[in-house]
Amino acid sequence: MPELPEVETVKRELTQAIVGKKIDGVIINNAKVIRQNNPKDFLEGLKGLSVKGVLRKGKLLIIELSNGKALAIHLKMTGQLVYPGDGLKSRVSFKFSDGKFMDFRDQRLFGELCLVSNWKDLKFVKALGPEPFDLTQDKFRQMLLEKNSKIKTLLLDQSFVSGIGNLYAAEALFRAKIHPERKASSLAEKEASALLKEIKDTLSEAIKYKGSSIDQYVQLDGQRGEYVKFHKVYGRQGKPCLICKMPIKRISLGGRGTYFCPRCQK
DNA sequence: AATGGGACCTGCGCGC
DNA sequence: TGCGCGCAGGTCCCAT
Repeated sequence: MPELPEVETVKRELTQAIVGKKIDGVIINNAKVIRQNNPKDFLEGLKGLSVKGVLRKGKLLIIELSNGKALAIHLKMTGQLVYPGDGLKSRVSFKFSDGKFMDFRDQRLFGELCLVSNWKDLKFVKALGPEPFDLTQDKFRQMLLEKNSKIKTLLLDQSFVSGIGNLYAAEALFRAKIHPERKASSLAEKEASALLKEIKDTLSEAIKYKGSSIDQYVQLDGQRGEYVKFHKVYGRQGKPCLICKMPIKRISLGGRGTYFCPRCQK
């Protein structure tokens, strides 16, 4: 579910909400989401610590703790963080010393919580490619030239660029007028530039509107993200292209639903 | 190296 | 009304 804009939204709100607070206790309702050898170590390891800061790396949230360790949270498809929560219908709840709860909810149980000594050592973090906002047009163009995979599949590869997911890949490609099945290395310089620009613009706009709530994702306070209103292709199969009226097509690429306009995207 | 499939899970909407 | 199927914003792992 959540891609860069959604995770960034939660990160910003979380920073306001919990930095400086002390964790008094952890309620584990479903230990499956805790990727620790022993869930008890997770519980004991967090008790009494306070929150120093909140970071985002790609789609991963990192909550820095007062003893130098960190709580890494990946929301995967249906994870949610809600604050203040109620300690109910959550997989895991964190109780702060002021009595408020932060709830981790996750319908599908793909989400992962992990207490680590050094988040930079996580294999997942080490494998992440650059953040889209850190890329220059020249660098992006060079990266594309080295790849023969389909551009849409490549954008979803977190070791290539981090933070883009299925929804924003579709939106950015539409805006750049590039067909999702094009080989990355075949993009002309102008197309590569347009694509990077549209990636950055789409992500920025989505952050501005606090993300896209298709189904599960919500902001920290439980409200939905409003960017759905601005989607041009994602989930719109059969509906007219907003530019040329041609029905939006849905194909499967790498097992993911892929939406595009067969006329506008070359 | 790229691509395709399945796995991990739950729950929704659709057609019959 | 009920059932089976396909689908879902992510990632990992295996086979070809």
